Amino acid sequence: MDTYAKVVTGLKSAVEAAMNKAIESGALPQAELPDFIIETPANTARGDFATNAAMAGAKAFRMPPFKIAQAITENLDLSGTCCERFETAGPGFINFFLGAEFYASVIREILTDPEGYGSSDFGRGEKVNVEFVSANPTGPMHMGNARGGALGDCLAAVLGKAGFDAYREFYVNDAGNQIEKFGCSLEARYLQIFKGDEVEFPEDGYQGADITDLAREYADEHGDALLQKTPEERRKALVDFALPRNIGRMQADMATYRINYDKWFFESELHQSGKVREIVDLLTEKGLTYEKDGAVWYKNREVVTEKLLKEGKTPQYIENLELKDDVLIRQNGNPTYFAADIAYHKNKFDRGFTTLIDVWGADHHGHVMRMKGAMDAIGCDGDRLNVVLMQLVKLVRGGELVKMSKRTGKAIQLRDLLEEVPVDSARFLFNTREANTQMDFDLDLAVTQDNQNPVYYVQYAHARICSIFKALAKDGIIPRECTDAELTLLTAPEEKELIGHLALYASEVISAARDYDPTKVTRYVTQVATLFHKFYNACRVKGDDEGLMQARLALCNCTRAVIKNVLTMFGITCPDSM
RNA sequence: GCGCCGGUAGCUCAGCUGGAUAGAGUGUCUGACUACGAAUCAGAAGGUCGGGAGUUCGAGUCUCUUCCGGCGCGCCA
Repeated sequence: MDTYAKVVTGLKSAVEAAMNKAIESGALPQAELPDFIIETPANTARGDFATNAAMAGAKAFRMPPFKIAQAITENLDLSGTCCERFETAGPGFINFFLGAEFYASVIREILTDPEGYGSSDFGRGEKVNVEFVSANPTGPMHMGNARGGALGDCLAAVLGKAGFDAYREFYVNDAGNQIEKFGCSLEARYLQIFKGDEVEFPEDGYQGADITDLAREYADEHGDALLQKTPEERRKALVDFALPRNIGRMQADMATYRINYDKWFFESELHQSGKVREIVDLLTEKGLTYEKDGAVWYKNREVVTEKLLKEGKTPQYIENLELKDDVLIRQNGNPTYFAADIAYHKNKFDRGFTTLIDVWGADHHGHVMRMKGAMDAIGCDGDRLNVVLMQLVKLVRGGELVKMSKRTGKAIQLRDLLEEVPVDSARFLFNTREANTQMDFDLDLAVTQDNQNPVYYVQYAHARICSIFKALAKDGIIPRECTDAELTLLTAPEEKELIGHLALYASEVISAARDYDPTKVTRYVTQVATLFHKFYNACRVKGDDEGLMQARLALCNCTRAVIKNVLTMFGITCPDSM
């Protein structure tokens, strides 16, 4: 357990012990102990920690909070909590003030294992599958994929740091309807090359220039041989040519973006191995399918209604949703995306993952409830499937909404972004806004390499620390291990605040992992940089007092370690000089 | 029509299972380098937390209602 967590649990049990003692002595009436929390006050001048125990106990003890606080503090023993004193304030808060041993302890903890610092066993090694981006391979990736990539990858990183066994996965929809559409579109473009524009382009085909380019590339390599083939053979040849290229490009783009998947899972495997059919059979066995209009339907309405009733929703609420059943096998005999998706998620559970996380665009939110319901229906627990919904990204340049790329005149793609914006900047900025909020991505900001850009603000703090060590080394000053007495010289408010924040790292990571929200860690490390800069301006490292100088060097070293720890985890570089 | 997500400083956003005087960044204004990196820091100004009602010791946070914006309600994925 890290130093910070020790203090919190220590204080909690100290307060509980005090309440029990107060009950024994009669200062408090017999009652069950209330639920209360140890928190950090909004205004840290009030104390390093605070508890609401007295207010929370007002009902149970039937006493005014202030009296309860008095009864608690009269019986309070702080030994072993790293806190040296307390006071009561306001309506009944009890505030605690840390002693010097805390700060020394945090510094020792970080320096003992800088790279492992912040790790915890919160996840207990549980296998978690994080599926993200999963872009359609029929075309290039877009801005939403850029956001999903940064969020998903960093979420997996945070989970790993918090003690989960996190696994990154990309689901490739290389089968089904959209592949047929892909084939028809390619075919039309191919035929147009040889027969001109009178060849009709399918109304619902993919209009993008990438399709035309792929058809041309095929024609350049293989000529007009496909003109003699049947449409089926022609489309298959074109898809077999184009799909691997698109997938290869996606893989290359993800690699450029510093995302390394553990697995690229191909939907086609589920169809070939009969797993999709098995799902339909399984649901049929459970009486959850029926035939209508030549198609096989899944009783979504029935399953989801039951699920919502269990969650306490009213029949009226459920009625308003106008739940509908879903097709599993189309009239033409082809399974739907939904059928394959059920098979895919079952496959993930079958591979031993106990928790699944899907990062989806918010436009898929209508799919969430029926997927969870389907998981319940096939005997997997739908609550073990968690969907992080991501709102849309709007590109902004010069305060104006950017819809098209200036260069290509088409919608901006992930690749355009990566050509224009440094990867460090993109990964960081996409992690400054929670998934669930609409986001404006400021291209001007992302490109600027100055103080405006938060990623450089953080990197600058790191480089500045490196520079201090270099400058002092020139004067023959080398950092060494500090004694406890030396570390207790770190008493300036800026020093204490910085150390106090460094101490929060593990709990921030746990909080981010619990909420599936890596953006908390981005804000955390930005705050580390801020507090360091404040410290730097207030406290000179180089000085006449050798002990204090060494203690400050140790603090610099800790700060550098934590910044590097976070940035490395997030796949962002951490230069020694800029 | 129904549902999901959002509405907090001029702008972009935090605010942890309800807690103390609602916070950052940016922008505006004013200061700080002959000292470890000024890509930094200090200070000022800026708010009916979209509106209304309720729950209680206490509401930005919970409930209801209403307005505004985004999205979803396919034999698409």
